[in-house]
Amino acid sequence: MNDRCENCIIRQFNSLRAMSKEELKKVSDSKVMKKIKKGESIFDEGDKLNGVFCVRNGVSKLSKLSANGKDQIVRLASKGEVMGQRSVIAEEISNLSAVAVNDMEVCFIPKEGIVDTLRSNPNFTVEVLRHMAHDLREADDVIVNMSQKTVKQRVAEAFLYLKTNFGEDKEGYLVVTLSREDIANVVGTATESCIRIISEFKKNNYIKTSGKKIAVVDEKKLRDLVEGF
Amino acid sequence: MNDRCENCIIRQFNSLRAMSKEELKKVSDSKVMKKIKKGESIFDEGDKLNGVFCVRNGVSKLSKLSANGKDQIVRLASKGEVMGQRSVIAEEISNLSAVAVNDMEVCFIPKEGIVDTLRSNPNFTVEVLRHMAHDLREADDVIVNMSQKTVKQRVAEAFLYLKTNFGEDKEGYLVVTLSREDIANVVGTATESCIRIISEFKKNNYIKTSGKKIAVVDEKKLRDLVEGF
DNA sequence: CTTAAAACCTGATAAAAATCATTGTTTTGG
DNA sequence: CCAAAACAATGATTTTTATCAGGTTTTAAG
Repeated sequence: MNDRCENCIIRQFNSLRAMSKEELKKVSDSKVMKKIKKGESIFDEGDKLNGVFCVRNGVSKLSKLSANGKDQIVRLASKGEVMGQRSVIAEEISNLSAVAVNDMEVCFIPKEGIVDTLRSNPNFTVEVLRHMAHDLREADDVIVNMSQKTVKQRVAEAFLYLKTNFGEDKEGYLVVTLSREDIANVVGTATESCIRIISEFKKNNYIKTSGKKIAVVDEKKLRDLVEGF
Repeated sequence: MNDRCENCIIRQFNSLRAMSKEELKKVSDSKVMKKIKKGESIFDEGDKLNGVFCVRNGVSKLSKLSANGKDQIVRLASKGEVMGQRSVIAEEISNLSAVAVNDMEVCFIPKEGIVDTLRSNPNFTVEVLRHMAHDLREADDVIVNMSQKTVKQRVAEAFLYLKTNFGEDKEGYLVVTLSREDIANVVGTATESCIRIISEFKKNNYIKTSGKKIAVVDEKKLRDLVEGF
């Protein structure tokens, strides 16, 4: 089962042509596969990371603990995404912790393979740089959303985000099933407030639920809400 | 007056040794100096940037307009800082607009000089990448602050930020003088709420004011407040 | 299957923040 | 220097959000 896990790196760093065959092989050979159970942590805030983790299966939440004891989920990572690259590149301890939302398979890629390629292959580095510039732009957008949008708008946005980025099953339910608490932690609000808004959305037929599963029913209405009517 | 403006690039990209003499000369030769009056814009959201701007004098606010018509200030750039590098590197239109907070001098550096060096000099690129990884980490922190801290805590933090990053004059007043509205837009709150908190801080002797100027009087109290008592 | 724990939901209330309205105070340009 | 404009301040009110307290449902382990 030692199949194409280097794909994660390639996709994440958006540079299929930028890594040479030998570099790819080296990365591929040095990787280690790990199984992580739902709720288990992959790494914690403050850890020194000796490599990056690439998601093969399942979803992980990347979060940061705030002073008041609440977790803020900064990003969700699913198949093909890489976690920990910022810490490795900046040579800083991790500012985030990664916890499995459901059962996962990840592969660990020691930093040497990556750092060497960064040092020797400018094309690869430029691609990584470009990817990171893009991430930084998205972070700006999140900052604006957090400070200028209401909780209701942010919850609506979260559902749209989950739909576009992780998709829905045959019945239209979101593939990624988060607890109400996790949704609240993505949005940056109290769990009760989040639940109340979900109830309201259900009443308005913007969404429907089945157990923990949530389906977007009226995407347009949600989108209008986000834009502010 | 064609003095060491390449310093901006060097400092920002944190790579004095990473650019060769010839590369530095090329960048230095191609730059153009501009004077910007207080309130004037340097570039706008949606602009295609053909280079980066490096601040020689004065301060610029980098902000993004939200759907409700309010500006969110994402970053302040002062002497030695570079603006627009993300857009240039990611080859995306600008997601931010840059407006002068006071009279400024900036120099414009066409993107060719930078892009060429990125392509040919891996050390330079790695340094830029490292800088950007660091910025991204800071963006994560801002996201957590925005969603988990109260407006009061964020205002306190803003003053501490202005003090540490831009310094104070002989009388202890912050060097960067922002309007109340600008402070509100940094913090992501309504101007009136911001003014109320400033009044409260004054009453408590955490800060003092003289016209628009603000001085931090009790740094410890402000810091305690940010940490949540 | 049963039962405890965890997750979900709702109401009541309090706290935080936004909005609207008005007035006083600087700045600034003619 | 003066008037207009921009900015700062404060009160009153409403809206939004958090918190507390109590339920119900779901999940998972034995």
